[in-house]
Amino acid sequence: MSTLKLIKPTGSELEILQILWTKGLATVREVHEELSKTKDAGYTTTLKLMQIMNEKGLVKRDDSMRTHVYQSAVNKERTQKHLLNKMIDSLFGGSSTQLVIQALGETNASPEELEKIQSLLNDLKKQ
Amino acid sequence: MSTLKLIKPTGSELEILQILWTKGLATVREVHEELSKTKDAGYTTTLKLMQIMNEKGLVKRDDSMRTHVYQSAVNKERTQKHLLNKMIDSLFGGSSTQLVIQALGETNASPEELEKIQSLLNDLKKQ
DNA sequence: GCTGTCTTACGAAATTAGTCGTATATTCGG
DNA sequence: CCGAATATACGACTAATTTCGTAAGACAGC
Repeated sequence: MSTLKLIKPTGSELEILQILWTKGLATVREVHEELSKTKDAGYTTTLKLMQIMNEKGLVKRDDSMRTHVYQSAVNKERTQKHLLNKMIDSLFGGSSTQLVIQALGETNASPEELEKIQSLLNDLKKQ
Repeated sequence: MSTLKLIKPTGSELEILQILWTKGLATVREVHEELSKTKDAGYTTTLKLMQIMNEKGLVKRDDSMRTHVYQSAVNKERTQKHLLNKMIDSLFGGSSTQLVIQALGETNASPEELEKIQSLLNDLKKQ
């Protein structure tokens, strides 16, 4: 079992990871284009961030070509879970239930999604 | 109506806020004692943080005594909600449902808590 | 009234995150 | 072959956060 390192992406790194999770593979240029839709930073800034993420092991890259191709090196669900747990600890006093309750108050879930949640809830009740 | 400023406590500030939310009123010494259980920093570090939080308006203090008494100046639920929404955006692509599903996977809720969740869920279904 | 302890205040170092300028290399169209 | 466009590398600068050393005032016990 992989002794998974402490995943602690910063805010900017998370934005890039999200793009990579969606695209699978992407160049710096592509990531930068995508980022530009919501924020305003130079190309070399994005480049630098991705280089640092590479050093940290947050992304992998294929640099056999002149234009390097990046992909995420961290699992999306695991990263979500990890950060979620941190938030549960730091903001909800360790109670995941409290978080669920708050989040349900925010939700705009479709009937299908509500059913999925119901199904999970049923599983938990059985235990 | 208070044009509520952007609440953006840092990690350390959040730790302190949590203590204040629990205790209601507390001196720097008390907060520091509590913090010491989980982290390792000097007394003046805690003091400084709380002074800065006071300047930012995150906490209020009564300095009519030699030993100042602090309390949170921000609402717990509102702060939780705010940060939760940020996490939904930055980590779950805006889908609160995804977050709920992940969080339910983490939960160790009691039967009573499960019922509370069920009740919320029922409300959502009716809409 | 001294002394040791506790307090706040404050400045500044250390750390981390994010930003970008510039140098240099590669590629491609003409 | 030349120049424009595009790529990476890298150092440096800013800003925010966290850390702590030190000073100075208050207070309690002797």
